[in-house]
Amino acid sequence: MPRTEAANQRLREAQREKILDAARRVFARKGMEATMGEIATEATVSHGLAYHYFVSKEAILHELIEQMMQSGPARWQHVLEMLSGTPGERLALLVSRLMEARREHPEIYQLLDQVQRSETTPADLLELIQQQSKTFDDMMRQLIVEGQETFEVAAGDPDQLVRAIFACLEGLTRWATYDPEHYHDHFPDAGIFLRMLKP
Amino acid sequence: MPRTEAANQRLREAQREKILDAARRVFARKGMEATMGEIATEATVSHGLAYHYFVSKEAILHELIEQMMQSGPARWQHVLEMLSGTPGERLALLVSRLMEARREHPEIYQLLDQVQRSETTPADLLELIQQQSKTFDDMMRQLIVEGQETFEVAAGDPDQLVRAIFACLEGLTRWATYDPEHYHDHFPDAGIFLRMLKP
Amino acid sequence: MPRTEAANQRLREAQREKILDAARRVFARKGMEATMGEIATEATVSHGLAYHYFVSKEAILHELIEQMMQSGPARWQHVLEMLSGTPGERLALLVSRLMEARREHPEIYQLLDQVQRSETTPADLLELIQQQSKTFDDMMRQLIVEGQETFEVAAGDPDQLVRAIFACLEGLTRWATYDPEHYHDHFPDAGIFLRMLKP
Amino acid sequence: MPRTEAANQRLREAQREKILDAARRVFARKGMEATMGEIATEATVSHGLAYHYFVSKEAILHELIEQMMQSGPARWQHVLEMLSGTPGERLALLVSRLMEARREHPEIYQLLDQVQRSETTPADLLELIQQQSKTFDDMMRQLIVEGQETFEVAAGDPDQLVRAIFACLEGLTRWATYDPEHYHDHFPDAGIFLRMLKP
DNA sequence: AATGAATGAGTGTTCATTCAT
DNA sequence: TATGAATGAACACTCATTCAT
Repeated sequence: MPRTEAANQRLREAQREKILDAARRVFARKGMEATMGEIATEATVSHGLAYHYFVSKEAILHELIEQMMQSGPARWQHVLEMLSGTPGERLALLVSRLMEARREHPEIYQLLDQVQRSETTPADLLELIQQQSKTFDDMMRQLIVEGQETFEVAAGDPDQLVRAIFACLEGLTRWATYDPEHYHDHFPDAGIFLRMLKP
Repeated sequence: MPRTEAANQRLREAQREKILDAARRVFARKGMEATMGEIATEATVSHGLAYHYFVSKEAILHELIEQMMQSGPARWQHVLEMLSGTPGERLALLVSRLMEARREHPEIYQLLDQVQRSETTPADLLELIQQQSKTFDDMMRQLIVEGQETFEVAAGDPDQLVRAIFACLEGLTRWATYDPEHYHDHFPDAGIFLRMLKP
Repeated sequence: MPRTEAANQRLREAQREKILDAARRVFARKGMEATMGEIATEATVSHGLAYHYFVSKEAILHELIEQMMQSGPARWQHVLEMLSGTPGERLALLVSRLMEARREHPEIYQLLDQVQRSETTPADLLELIQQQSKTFDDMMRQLIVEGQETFEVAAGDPDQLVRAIFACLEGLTRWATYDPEHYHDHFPDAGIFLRMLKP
Repeated sequence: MPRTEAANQRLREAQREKILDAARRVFARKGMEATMGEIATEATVSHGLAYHYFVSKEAILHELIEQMMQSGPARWQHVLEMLSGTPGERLALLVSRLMEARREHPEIYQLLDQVQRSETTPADLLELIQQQSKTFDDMMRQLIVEGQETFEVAAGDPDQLVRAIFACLEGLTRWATYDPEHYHDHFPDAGIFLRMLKP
């Protein structure tokens, strides 16, 4: 019965995805306080089935983070490489894109936030995330340094500027968590944040 | 004869404070996931004693929040009223002070963050916090509007500016949570944030 | 595929009943002092399972009381209506039946006793029981009054007679509690109690 | 300081008695559910002091029971011996006195009830109580047998009659527990109970 | 693949009891 | 003698996880 086998395969993947989607939402909302019961309910499956697909709650989280890490940075690296123009222009574009991503997919960043915050997050996950953060930090610092050389970016410690930009971005994510209704539609303009970099 | 009343009084207050201090740290770190056991251990008392001083875990949190609310806004209102100078100057000073507070007392803001985030936070606490948030929002919006009239502040939707400023501030708090070592000493200058408001 | 729905249904009902039976015995013996652990042990299930079937200890008690209330008064009302004969005859029969019930199912009355006695009994349960008590009281008073009119029952305050009869019945229940071995087999004849009503 | 010593002695006894009185009331009401805190509060002393006078909660209960056992049966034996008249007359008087005692001092009987009911009552106390019960049983049975010989008492198994009488008495006590307001003033006449014994 | 019955470790809370003063 | 601070065992309840079907 090869056909059945194929159908089975498809089913498996669909269910897996359904559970992961539910978990993404629930973890984003509640962090590690999320229960398997809630995840299963949100995915409209039995909690037993969730254990059929994942060995533990932590395994689900692990999977989610890894997915993000894969879809995330590779793509961003790509974005960055494609950008043309002066350093200042590229920096402005990068910041805009980062903000856009936070506006359109707040759950991703909320989830990362929850994971970084939780004391029970396994060390390997944390490391994974921090390594990626570092990549972004470096990308942006590089652009800032270049921008300072072209006098498109304000002088000063580039680290401080990086930190300021990311603080703003993460502040947005926090806002998404406790005012989800207005988040998307009252999002601040990138221009405001970019003024921080203006000379 | 029992311990003298005065000695008892002192002891009580010391223990109470010890427990509250421990709770402040633990809640700031773990939010509602914090257990009474952890709080008691951090305070080096038995968990039974914690219940001698507070009727419940929630009561401890309540007390902490109320302390913060008292030390916070009243004082801030005061600061604001004392500020002299043009609206732009006063705004700059306010932002500096807000950042300073976040640098010097990150636990306070981390705790507030945790509380706002948790789904198990009792509604009355949430309301208390939100009401105070609103006060700050209003204070700042007012200054921004005035600043725009004197052309000291960039034109544009004041709400967006307020939101941007607070996003930055809260981003700082998030940073405190997962990089506490560098937080205090690599804090960004207020000047950077203030550029967001520059015309 | 999971266990068939029908099998599951049967299992659920069996377990539920097992837990309720255990609870009935344990509550009858110890009242609200009964622990979930004891109930679970007596039912030979884990305490976790007891919570799978009932949301709380109180819920178990609630269910038990409601079962009793259903099996009880409706049936008694029925008995009463079916009785034929003079008021005195019907009264005699009623008392006999009430005594019989106490002899054959002492746990029921012990449980009710415990529940009424405990200060931690929830108010709604208490009310349920008291309302039913009142029904019985009224039934019996009515018969007594009628019996007095036919001179089959001793003159005097009907309330006192009712109270005397119920005191006897409840005294029997108390006896069941601390001398369970001899309770059933050395039960007093209804005739003795009925002499209290004789003119 | 002999005077001080004497004063101390008096104080000690007063305190002891105060605690015992409080405990009597609280135990009567709540049985073993009563807490040391409640007892101490009712006695208006610290719970620490209660432990100064009694080694444990159980010790208080022990003391209470022993007091009752001393004051009780000896006195009753006396009453019985003083009674004159025919066996029937003496029996009637005894029952009246027993009822009177229950009317005037319900707490005593409630306490005994609670103690007999609790599974945590130490065996020696239970034995003490049961032994005394037996004494009463025997007293009454003896009178009943004599009364049957003089045809003042209904024929039939004397044991059943004894049990019936005591059931009534204990039913009264139960009533005291959950309807304390009306207990004293709506107490049934001894005559009603005595009819059970009438030939 | 799927369900949900079953278990047990962990958490908030109460309360008997001890102990320093 | 008297107080009340302090401890820890016990209990109600939750939830991650396992397992029979």
